Amino acid sequence: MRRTNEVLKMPSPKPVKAITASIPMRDFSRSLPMALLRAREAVMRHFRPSLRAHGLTEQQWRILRALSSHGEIEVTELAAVAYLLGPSLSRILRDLEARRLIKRRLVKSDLRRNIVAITASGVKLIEAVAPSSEAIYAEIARRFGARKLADLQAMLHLLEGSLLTMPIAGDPDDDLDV
Amino acid sequence: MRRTNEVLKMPSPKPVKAITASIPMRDFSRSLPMALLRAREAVMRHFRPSLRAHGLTEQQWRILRALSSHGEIEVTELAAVAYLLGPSLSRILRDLEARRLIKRRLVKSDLRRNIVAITASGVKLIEAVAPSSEAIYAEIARRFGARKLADLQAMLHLLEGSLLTMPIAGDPDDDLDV
DNA sequence: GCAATCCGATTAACATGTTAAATGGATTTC
DNA sequence: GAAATCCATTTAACATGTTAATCGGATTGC
Repeated sequence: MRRTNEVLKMPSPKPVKAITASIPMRDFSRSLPMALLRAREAVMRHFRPSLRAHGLTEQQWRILRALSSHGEIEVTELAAVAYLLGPSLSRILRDLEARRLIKRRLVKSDLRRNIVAITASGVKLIEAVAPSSEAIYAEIARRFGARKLADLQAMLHLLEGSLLTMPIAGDPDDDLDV
Repeated sequence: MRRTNEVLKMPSPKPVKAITASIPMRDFSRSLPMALLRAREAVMRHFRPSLRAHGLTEQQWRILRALSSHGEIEVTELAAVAYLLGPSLSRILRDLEARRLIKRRLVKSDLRRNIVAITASGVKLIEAVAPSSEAIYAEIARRFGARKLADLQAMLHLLEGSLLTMPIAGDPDDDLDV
């Protein structure tokens, strides 16, 4: 029933190949990425309808939120804060600018750089969405438990930190035999 | 510093509007969806290179894994197991079938239904990817701690369960005043 | 100073997420 | 038993994820 732990307790990674040949892989429906995906979706499906009602996607919302709390910010930094890849951000910024929710300007000292800011309309939109968004968040916290929620977030950050220094197998900047 | 908890401790959702007008929204970089997204990405970036080296995306891998552990399975059930939406699944199955990694057949008693199964080539591909995948998973468990990993997964499942019965604001099947 | 290189941002190309609509086959209903 | 409805799957349309390539503008090296 808890075959997962048997594998996880393995201290040495050497015999993995032999093991996977005899024992089926741990049921992927219990894999960590799947658990994270399912949990995130369980949360997000409560937020999406409200955002959608205001004509926003989740990513567009993230960008507006980031801009409203950071003021003017460069595109690269915005990508880090809103946790979006460059290409996605480029497309979304083009769209948000056309909708006059953000504005951009060049950096005179380095013409490659862009500085983005939210407009008054953008702020108004945020203020329109925020109440229902906060209410949903509060209800989620109430159901799951505020303490457990804090614990969960702490563990998630810890996990992120643990993997930050883990080398990525097969990457060119690693010197291994893959 | 921990303004988040101040908001979360709110028992009644009524004064939210007034609050959000005076206090800025909790920093979204600490929001639960963001924490889940970041944690998941921290994990997945270790798996993607290996999958990619074998010509698979994460979703294609999920489907093959599901098929290898479930044998023959209907498309709808496969969508639930692999946690994919119908349209995504349709496209991916078309692709995997063209690559002869899966095969499909109609259900004679109900021609709307499809039954999908993995092919020998599909199984071979899984066996080729599994070792490095398991090794990565083991290393992640080692770094984060097997116990904490189990605890985290338990909390994630609990969160999912907590939100399962929470009504979705603004949905037609709810009888509320939105 | 200019060729090579680096770097920020965008574009390209393809895969998936997301919602709505369509298609075609079963079920129900009267 | 034909019309209406339901249902499984696919298609459509648009937004984002992901990697590679491009494009201009800065830096470096010589």
